[in-house]
Amino acid sequence: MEISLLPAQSIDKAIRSLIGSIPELSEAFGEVFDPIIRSSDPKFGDYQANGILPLAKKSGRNPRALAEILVPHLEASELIASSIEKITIAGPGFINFTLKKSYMQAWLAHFSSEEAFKDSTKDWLGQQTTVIDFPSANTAKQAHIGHLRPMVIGEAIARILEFCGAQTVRDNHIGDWGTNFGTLIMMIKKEKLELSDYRDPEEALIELDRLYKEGSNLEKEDPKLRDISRNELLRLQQEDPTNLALWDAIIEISNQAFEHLFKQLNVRTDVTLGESFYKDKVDRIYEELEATKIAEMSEGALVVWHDEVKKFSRGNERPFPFNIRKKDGASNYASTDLATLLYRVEHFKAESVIYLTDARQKDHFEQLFLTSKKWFEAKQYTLPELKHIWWGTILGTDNKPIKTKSGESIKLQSLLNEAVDRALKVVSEKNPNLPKDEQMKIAQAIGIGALKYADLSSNRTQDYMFDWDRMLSFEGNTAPYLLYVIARINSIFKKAACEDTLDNLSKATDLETTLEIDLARKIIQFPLALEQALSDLRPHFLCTYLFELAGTFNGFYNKEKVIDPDPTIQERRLLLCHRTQLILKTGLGIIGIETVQRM
RNA sequence: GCACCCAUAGCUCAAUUGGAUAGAGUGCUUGACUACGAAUCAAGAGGUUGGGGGUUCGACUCCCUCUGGGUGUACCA
Repeated sequence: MEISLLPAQSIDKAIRSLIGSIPELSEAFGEVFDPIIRSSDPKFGDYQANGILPLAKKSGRNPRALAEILVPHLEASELIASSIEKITIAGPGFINFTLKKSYMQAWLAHFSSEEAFKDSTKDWLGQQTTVIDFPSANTAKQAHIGHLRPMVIGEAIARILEFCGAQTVRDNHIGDWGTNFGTLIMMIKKEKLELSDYRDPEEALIELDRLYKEGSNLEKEDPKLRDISRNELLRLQQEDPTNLALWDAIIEISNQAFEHLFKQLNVRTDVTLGESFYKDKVDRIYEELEATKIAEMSEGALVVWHDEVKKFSRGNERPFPFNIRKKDGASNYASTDLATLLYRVEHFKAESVIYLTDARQKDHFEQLFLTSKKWFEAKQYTLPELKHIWWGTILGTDNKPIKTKSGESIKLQSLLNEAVDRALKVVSEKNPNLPKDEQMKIAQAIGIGALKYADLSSNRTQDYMFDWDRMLSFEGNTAPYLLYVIARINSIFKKAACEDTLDNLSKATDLETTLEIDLARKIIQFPLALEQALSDLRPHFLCTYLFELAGTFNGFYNKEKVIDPDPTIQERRLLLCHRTQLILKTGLGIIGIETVQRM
């Protein structure tokens, strides 16, 4: 029996193939019929075909009559005979499919490891080279809560793409060439500081934070200082050795501090190519865009107009061009982004580039993509697929962007510390007998996992409310709820003393009880959830699914005893336990959340 | 002014991209531990999907309009 990762796809293929080969069906359904196979409410079956209804409308025929032509052929066909138990027509013209229990059993037996899933999913994106631009940390500043989403969402999306076969380059496009460096260098010289005096990059970064804040205030009071800062920036850009060394030290400090956060949040980047990397690559952009007449001068700046898009049109009351070179001749965000895209295409051979930022930068990326399209067409470069993945704001329980009580942004490190502290409190309460170091390890996994899961489990394009009590309450759609199921299943394995035989559960008999079948059904839907999460790069589809799987499992667990005197019953239930755990571990792994053996 | 995003149960969120009776969690009411981990499960109440119109066999989803929030509007990134 051939087992398909996506049985829905097999049904789809079978219908198309029958329509192509049987004249009666070709005539009734035509060439371009899409069956629209979806998973269905369990009370109807496992899958449903919705495609009859739109076709009936288009061709002016009775949908049920159309279904009645198709269904007998499907029933007689060998194509899905091994997988489908029952096909029924219902409602206005839906066709419902119910999987055979033996097929579910075979599916469960076949997909027995993460590798087994990957064998199928790795073909979904076929090795496509994808550059993921995240988390684009800013330099010389302590990370705050605003850096949480790019790290968490970025890591999850990178992993989803990788699981589905993409060749990714995770590129941390840091902002390391901005005007703030002038102020910082001015202040460092003014206070005669030695950056190497700070052993700990965290401590040094706090100092840089202070310097910048104080420096900006001083500049406001004393315009002469502002001129000094400007001059320092100019000298930096002219590669003055002293300033370049200071700049290097600052970058090193902030990169180290970020690395420390990445480690705690289990975030990985492959390359860190900031704006400074492109400083000698922007001239080519100006030249090419001017030569192709895509860019033109406006008010002293070099800009690209996109008059075909209303909001960017120069006819507006407030014109909004894409400014790629400032009137003082300096590069900006737009120029480096254009140079970066070209580098990604020429150097990394990117077939797809994904940018992750918050929603406020939507206009920028729309302009960047419009400009790139015109430019690449004119130069006959191959334009990769470009996507801007954006998200909403983190709100406090007062429904406003989250802040500390004094109105400052919350430091990311203190957020992580609080997550672990809160988790540790619960862990030590529930497991007073565990060694302290293990309690700490578990608390880290739970605390960080809860924080990440809270961010990933709601639709990224929405704002979400940050609520400690909710994310760590260990109830509802939270990481601890999912982690608990994994730990609980481990306890069953231990009690059944079956760790050695888990790889070979061949005595398992066909599923019998409703709760067993419900659970198996849910397990088989895993690839659908993954497919959905991939199609829109929205991790919450996967989270919702994992939560439902955990709930279905808990329902089964509370009613059906796994450990049973009859070895065939015990094996088939152990099989369900094992696959549930496998998918929870795999699924959480795909969104970047660490799991624990016990908790 | 122009553009984009959002509004779903008291609260926090879903809804398979237009499908069957809009679902979860939380909170509230009630029940299940001599039990493979109760950090769990089962049951009940709770809705004019912001208002109004339209398209469709079918609309939370698409179109128009109004109300109320948020964001962006060239030389910050």
